[in-house]
Amino acid sequence: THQSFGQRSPPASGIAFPDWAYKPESSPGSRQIQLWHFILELLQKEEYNSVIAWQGDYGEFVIKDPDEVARQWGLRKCKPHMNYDKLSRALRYYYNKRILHKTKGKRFTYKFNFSKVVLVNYPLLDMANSPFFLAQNHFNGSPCCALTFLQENEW
DNA sequence: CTCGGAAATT
DNA sequence: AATTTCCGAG
Repeated sequence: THQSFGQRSPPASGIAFPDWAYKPESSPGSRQIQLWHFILELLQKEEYNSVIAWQGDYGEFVIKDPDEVARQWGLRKCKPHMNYDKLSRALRYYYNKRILHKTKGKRFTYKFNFSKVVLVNYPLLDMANSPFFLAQNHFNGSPCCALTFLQENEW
């Protein structure tokens, strides 16, 4: 199966997302970047290591500076009043979608369900043991990879 | 802080 | 549909 990759990839991240990873034009959901796209994007950037970073188990990350992550998210979505309270509510909506879950007992710590993630270039790859290699090694600079979470009616 | 309902927004 | 906003409960 071939995927078409839009030219509206996230800025400077080197990550390309397939067209369908974005929502259609105006109505449902808007085509703006999804929060989890954004989180992965920040996790990619060395310069944000003191703000958000992979830590602990595979797929687990810690938001070291909640206010800054919220500020950046607000900047991206043009929501100047964004804060961690609201951003975290959005993250909690991912629990039922199986995109994320909370690492209980660890403050500001969440974990991606990489079993649900798909690396578009390597659709058959078992993500169980490769989320990191994907996130930390293959993305650096080269716009060769795309990933998304398996949704109900996709694939 | 974390969770999840409810209503509003885009 | 995916948040954003607001908020009471644990």
